[in-house]
Amino acid sequence: MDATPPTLLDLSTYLLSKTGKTARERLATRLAAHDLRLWHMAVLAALADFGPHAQRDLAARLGIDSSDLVRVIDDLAAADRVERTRDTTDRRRVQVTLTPAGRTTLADLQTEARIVQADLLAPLTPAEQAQLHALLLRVHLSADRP
Amino acid sequence: MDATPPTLLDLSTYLLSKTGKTARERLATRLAAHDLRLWHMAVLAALADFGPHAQRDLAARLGIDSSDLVRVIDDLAAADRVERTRDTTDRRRVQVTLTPAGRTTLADLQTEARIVQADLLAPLTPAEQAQLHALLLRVHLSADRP
DNA sequence: CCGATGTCAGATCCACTGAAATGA
DNA sequence: CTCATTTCAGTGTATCTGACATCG
Repeated sequence: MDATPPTLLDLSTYLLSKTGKTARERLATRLAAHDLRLWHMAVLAALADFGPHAQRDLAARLGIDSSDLVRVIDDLAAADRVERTRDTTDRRRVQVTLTPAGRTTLADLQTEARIVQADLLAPLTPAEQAQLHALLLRVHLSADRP
Repeated sequence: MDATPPTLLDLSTYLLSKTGKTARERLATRLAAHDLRLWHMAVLAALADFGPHAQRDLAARLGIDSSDLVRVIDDLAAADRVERTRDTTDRRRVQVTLTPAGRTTLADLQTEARIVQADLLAPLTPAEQAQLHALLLRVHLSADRP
């Protein structure tokens, strides 16, 4: 009595949406143990990969509303994971920089993410997992720039 | 300045979550043109695939909260896409049945879903799309029963 | 026990404020 | 140089969704 309707299982759209939601929820649960949410991790990752950003640029990169980003950064700054500094040449801007503690936190979160991933993708062989990743990556890159 | 952090792109968890969200949003937009949302489609599909359900069983099958299902069925019943009838043997139960109009609607929604899917998966060859579908299906089936 | 109503928390979106830069 | 306009961080809020709690 609990099987999913085949009509839906036939749709890749449905499977993507559903497994995506599962992945999201499981990761969010893990991050909650660190008192963080998905956006916190995304911000830390962006700063680690691309260096300090003005808040506006960070919001544009991550596709988050800048008013919401303010609150995410409030949290991270309160825990000394990022640092806010006024831009000296344009005093409207605030540079956001990753702290060493933030870098450590990010590494922990990545470990959590890999645990979730290993668990979720357990039914696939490593080769299949890599295949899935490659396919998803291509879909993502094309969907992000239509 | 708008590239996604590689730290995130390395995580299948992230790609699943992100592309899943994209798929969901695009389909939801399409369904909104019919004044319907994703749960409406899921309910129609379940009724088409498995026949009439009591509301409680339908909620269990779809993994939706029964209080939310009530309102979804309210909408569908108001548009004559499903019909509510009291169970004669257990008068607490309400049987929900698909109407011919509901079946037609479902077919329309499936068409919409395939359009979204063709668009989203356009960067992949048909063989790759089938591969992605098969992999996602296995992940979904295992994730649904942990 | 089952369907139905009400409510609450989280996320996203949108409008706005005040300070600071830009340019006519 | 002045004033209007634009840009930026930050605040407040409306809306929508999903989870829960309770009622009949």
